[in-house]
Amino acid sequence: MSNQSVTNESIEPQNQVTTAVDQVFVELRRAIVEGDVAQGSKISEPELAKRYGVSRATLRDALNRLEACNLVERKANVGCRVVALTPERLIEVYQVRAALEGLACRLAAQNMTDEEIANIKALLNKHLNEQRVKEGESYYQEAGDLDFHYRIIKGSKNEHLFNLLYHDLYQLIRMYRVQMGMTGPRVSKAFDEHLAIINAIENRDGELAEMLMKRHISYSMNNIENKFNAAQ
Amino acid sequence: MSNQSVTNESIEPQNQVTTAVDQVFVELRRAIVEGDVAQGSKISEPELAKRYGVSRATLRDALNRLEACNLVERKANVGCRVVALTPERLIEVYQVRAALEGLACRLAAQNMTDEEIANIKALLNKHLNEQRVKEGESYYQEAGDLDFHYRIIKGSKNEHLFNLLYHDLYQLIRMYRVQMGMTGPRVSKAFDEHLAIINAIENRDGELAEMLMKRHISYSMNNIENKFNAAQ
DNA sequence: CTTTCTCAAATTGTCGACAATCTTGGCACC
DNA sequence: GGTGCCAAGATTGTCGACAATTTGAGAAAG
Repeated sequence: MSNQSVTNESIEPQNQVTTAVDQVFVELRRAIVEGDVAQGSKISEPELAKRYGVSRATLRDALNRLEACNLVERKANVGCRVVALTPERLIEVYQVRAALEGLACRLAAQNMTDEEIANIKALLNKHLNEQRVKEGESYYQEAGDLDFHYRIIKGSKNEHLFNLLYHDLYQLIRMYRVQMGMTGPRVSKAFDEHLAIINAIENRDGELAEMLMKRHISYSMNNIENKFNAAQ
Repeated sequence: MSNQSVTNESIEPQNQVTTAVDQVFVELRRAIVEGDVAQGSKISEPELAKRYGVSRATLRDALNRLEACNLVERKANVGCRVVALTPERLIEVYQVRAALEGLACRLAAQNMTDEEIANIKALLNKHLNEQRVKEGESYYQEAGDLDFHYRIIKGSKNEHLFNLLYHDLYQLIRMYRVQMGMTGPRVSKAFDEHLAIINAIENRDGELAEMLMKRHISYSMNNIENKFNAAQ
């Protein structure tokens, strides 16, 4: 499994979904991220409990976890709403993301093994070829991008950083990308940026890798922000 | 309340504790952070539920929140343990903290009002005088330090960053500081560092402020790390 | 004596019902 | 006609009991 691409599902392989709360949590999270339930809409506990065929206490538990992921907001004795995707919040989230993934890059430059680095380079080449063949097919770009960032973060060897990025930030970022229709643009440019980053890591130049990653994420944010403004 | 010191309790004034889950959560969090329940120890749901005079479902809800704060770890069908404070985890947490508070400083330099900055400077002078009078009385240093960092983070005007630091990181950091006996050393040095940071912010020099804050936090980590090694 | 299997006790996960709180529509009063 | 209060409905918070899973002690086999 070392040099093979991972899909969104296989990105969390260690947490095998066993309990009912887990299943509802994963299912609801997907529904929110992909827009099956509208952003800003109120969540009715009895209704959703019935839809997922589960007790209300179980559903409430799942909602608590979604709140920890910043995907829903909750007020005592009032209820639960899906978060609203505002441009202001987009900027806030991406500022945090840039700082954390910049750190991840710097740590990766000093902690990744040569083998791990080689695997990422092979992965990039593989994705580049696939992308040339399936021009316009955006899924691979989306999955490939996630995969690249995933490996850098893992390569930092900082468990706490990993959890923070994946549990508290990444689903929210995916939500912005999916619902803004971030499918397949900026592909070749992003590939070049990825390449420059992994090269810096290969040269063990943590400072440069951090800077390149921050810039890469900044570009990505501008891209989404433009879509926002275009759609008003 | 603008130029007045805040205690640990008043740091979260907006979330007035109303529901039973909130009360148990706050109480249990305090007990864990201050070491009333030993790190690494297993948590028995029925026992704690009885002790706090609350249902098991309610207590489980509180445990979920503690898990989101990284204060307990949970495995399905197995149970819940208080986190173990290892030196490795200390380093991980402080690397993340430095990146996030560095960002907070940079943002604060561009977003804080002149009045907010003046209030922090007044606060530092006030704490310095108090510290001179009550030499050795460590609580004020602890509270003053928390207060300073709190205001910088608030001053970043980034809500997401604030939540991340305060909900997912700060209680864990307090846990390290309290249980390692971080009481009152490094006081005058920390004051000088705080002063340098707020001066950089006053000059709207975000880059310098970020660097100083990262260094300040790095020193703070080394201090705790030394205690660790001394205690083995 | 060590290892493995079994089974019972304890612990966790899930559920349906009850109590407390908030919302909303309508009525009285100004 | 507008404003404020009240009651009924709906929604959330909390509880105790039942089901599923894990664990650990003890017996039996090697």
